[in-house]
Amino acid sequence: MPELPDVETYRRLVTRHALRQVIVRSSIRDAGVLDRTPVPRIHRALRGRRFVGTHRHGKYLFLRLNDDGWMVLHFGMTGRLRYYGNREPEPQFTIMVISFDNGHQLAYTSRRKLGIVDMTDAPRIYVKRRGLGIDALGLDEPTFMALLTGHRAAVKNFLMDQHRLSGLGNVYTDEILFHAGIHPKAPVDKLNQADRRRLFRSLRSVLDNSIRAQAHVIRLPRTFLLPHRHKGGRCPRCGTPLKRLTTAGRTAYYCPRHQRPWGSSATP
DNA sequence: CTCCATGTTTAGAA
DNA sequence: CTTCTAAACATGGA
Repeated sequence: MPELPDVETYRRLVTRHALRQVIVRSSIRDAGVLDRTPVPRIHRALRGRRFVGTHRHGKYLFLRLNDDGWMVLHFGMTGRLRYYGNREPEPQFTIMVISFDNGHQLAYTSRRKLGIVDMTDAPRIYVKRRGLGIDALGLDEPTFMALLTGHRAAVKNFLMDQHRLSGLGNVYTDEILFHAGIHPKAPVDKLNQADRRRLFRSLRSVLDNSIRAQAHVIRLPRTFLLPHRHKGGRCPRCGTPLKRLTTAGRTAYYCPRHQRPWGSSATP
């Protein structure tokens, strides 16, 4: 489930293992993930070069090549990144494989193929062209407060809008609202100052904790909603059966006891 | 067979 | 302009 914490985990994986090795070969099994860069140009950009740096903006990962070009990866709903040795089998649903001169490979896999592989001259240019908002990690409180002002949308929808705040998706917005004790449909302009501060602190702690857990469900703190976020799941704090609702075409899970509708004295 | 799923884009309505 | 919905993308799992 590639949202910001997952993509940040992939970024760290590449930074730790896949930098500075010469790329001897690249292979694209399904060109459907390509956005605007043709297959031959990707191969040409990669072969004989090395990755020398990484950058992440929202759910987009950028890998810098030693000639200043950048490869762009977006993971869609089912995209993943795996780094493995040449004795290990290629992962299932592999879309692209990059082979290094140390015998290891980096595989981009995707079951549903909704992701993107592309090239860009610079992350800034790419982010601007896509109209992405501020990255949700490392965002400061005044900036967040300023973002909230003047909006009436349901808070969950607002948080998921990549053009405003970049990096949060369906799962992590549920997690953040759960910790903040705010109902997913609460309109942004109906949140009081205390709500907003709790929202900001939850956003920060959820992202920090999730990245620390490498976005791995079983490593998340016990107080997290995520492991219980399914039909029949119960609130990890009070055992109340979780409720579901649909907003912006997505399913939200929430605890009806900790996330009361706005206006009716919420008790987080 | 039907319904659902972590994301994004687009068209259209209110 | 803002907000929200539905549909489309492609595919597997329940």
